[in-house]
Amino acid sequence: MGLTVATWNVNSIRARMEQVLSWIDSRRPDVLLMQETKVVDSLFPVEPFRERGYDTASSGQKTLNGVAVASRHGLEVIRTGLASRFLDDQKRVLLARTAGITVMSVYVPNGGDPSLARFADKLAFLGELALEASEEARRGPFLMAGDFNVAPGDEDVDDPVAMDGHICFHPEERARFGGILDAGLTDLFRMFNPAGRAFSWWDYREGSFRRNIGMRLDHVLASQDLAGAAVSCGIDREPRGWEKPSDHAPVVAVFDLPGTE
DNA sequence: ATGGCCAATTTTATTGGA
Repeated sequence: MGLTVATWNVNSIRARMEQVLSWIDSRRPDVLLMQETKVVDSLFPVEPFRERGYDTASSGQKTLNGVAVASRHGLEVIRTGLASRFLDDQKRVLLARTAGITVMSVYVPNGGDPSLARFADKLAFLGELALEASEEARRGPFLMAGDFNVAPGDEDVDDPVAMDGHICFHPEERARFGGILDAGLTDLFRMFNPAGRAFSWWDYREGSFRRNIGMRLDHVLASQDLAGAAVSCGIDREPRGWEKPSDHAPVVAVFDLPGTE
């Protein structure tokens, strides 16, 4: 028995279909949360998932953003977007019920340079996620996962001194990310890997993956009841080394809960 | 010090990503 839940910023589901299907076929996750699908719902590639036994739900848009969930255990969409409707024209949140738990696929705004107005939106968005976390965690087993565009700790970047104040490692956004944890969620990767440098994203440029210079931006956060049932959480670096990869790697968590494998 | 790659589109440049 075990329920495997993964999150992966695929950087365009249509450009990444071959890699995503290959990964699904070898890992057989029960639930996969995706970000940056970059496609409207009507063009989401439902059929290849269905052939493999997955139901899918998409909240997408053209060119940018877009989140989705695939599950082998039934799927009911609860809501798209934040409860507050903040940044509602950007498709960044999908809340769904599957496999006996509530899951939220999230894609936090990058924010651009911390001097830009978009950065303030990023901070506000992270604040909204903390509210969502406390609300949902009260209701039952809840998992918030996706691309938070925040490297929370010093070991989540290559050089914390050089990166200080840069986008994704600015003190204010790290504090806001801490607010989500304070709301009652646990960073499952760090629960199982409390120390050591680890990344989930590597820039396409500069040979970053080969040199292992990146950031840990993709997170699986679980409510306390769910964290108590977790048996592992890791980053699967392999698909980042494939041909035409996403710049992000999947993060995979396994729970001692009824699943299929 | 800068940019270096990639995807999508309003494509032969631009925007956003992080």
